[in-house]
Amino acid sequence: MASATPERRRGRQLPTAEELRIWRDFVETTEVLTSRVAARLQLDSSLSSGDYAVLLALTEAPDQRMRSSALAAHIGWERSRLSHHLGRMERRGLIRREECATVPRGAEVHLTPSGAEAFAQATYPHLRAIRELFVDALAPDQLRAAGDIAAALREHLGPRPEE
Amino acid sequence: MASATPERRRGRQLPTAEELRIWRDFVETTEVLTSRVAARLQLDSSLSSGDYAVLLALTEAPDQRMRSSALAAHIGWERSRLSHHLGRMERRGLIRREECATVPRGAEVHLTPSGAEAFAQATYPHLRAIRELFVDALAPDQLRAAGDIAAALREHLGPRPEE
DNA sequence: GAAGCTCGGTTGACGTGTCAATCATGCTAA
DNA sequence: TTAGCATGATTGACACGTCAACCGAGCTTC
Repeated sequence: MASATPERRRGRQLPTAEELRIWRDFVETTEVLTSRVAARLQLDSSLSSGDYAVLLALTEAPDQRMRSSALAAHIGWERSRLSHHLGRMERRGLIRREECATVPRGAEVHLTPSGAEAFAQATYPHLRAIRELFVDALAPDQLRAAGDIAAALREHLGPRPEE
Repeated sequence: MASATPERRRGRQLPTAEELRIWRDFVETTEVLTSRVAARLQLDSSLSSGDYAVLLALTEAPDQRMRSSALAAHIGWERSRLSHHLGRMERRGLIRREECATVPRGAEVHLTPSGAEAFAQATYPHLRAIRELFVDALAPDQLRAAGDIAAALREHLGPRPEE
């Protein structure tokens, strides 16, 4: 491994101009992409990406309810972020928080009928948007490459930064 | 064309499970990536990604100043977003807003010495973070693929959604 | 010259995210 | 028993973004 990628990768501290260009392109573009998908979701269903993530998790949960901390872990959010978001969703009647019977200080998040309904309405157009804006943009090998890149990045980034 | 990509792509409305998995992976991972880079920047220099974008543009601008609208266009922000952000940056002494001599109602954004200093301090560690967290994670062909994917997505997304 | 237009920019309201502090509760140990 | 301590979650302060409304020049245009 000392010579596989010669001077390109050895002793260099900073990205080359080309690498930097790719970085900026990549980041900006994915930002546009996600915001475009979010805008479609909002338009089609009045849900944000956050709402959708929460509703998806609850919909798939047994009994359509979940401990708050489990939910946070499941969708990869900080607890405080989830708490704020649940507050907003509760105000809109999408979910309900109840004391957990089993765990002393645990809160249980329930999907309300209107939340389930909203999610059901949102699903199809959302998936279509993902197909139209993401999948359809890429050739099959590019799509595969996107998966590989995500995997490589995640591998490289490792778990949360020392926590 | 009826058979090049047979049932995979014809008459299908929704992404397959595999496509959906790639989408989620891709989005989540890029989110983690950018937030990790932003965290490093914050730690190294007390600047946010937004701050950095503004300071970069001003640093490279002739005379280190720029019309507000030109700046917004240059970094691809909405005017209102920029206005809010400039307010925060001005409070911290990173930039200064002055009336524009030439254009009637135009505001001109100036880089302050302390803003220039902050940017200079931030640049090197920031570039290093990009290299460590992004470039180093990918094999050369993956990096190239990332560039291609960004280009394909941008091409497909087109300019802003009918505006 | 007054009504209305556009242009450049700001403002307010509100949703969203992070961080640090707080809080209630149950456990453990002096 | 009570002084800590861990756990599960909420809260407040503040940065950040978007959207829609607004505002103050300068232009028309009648």
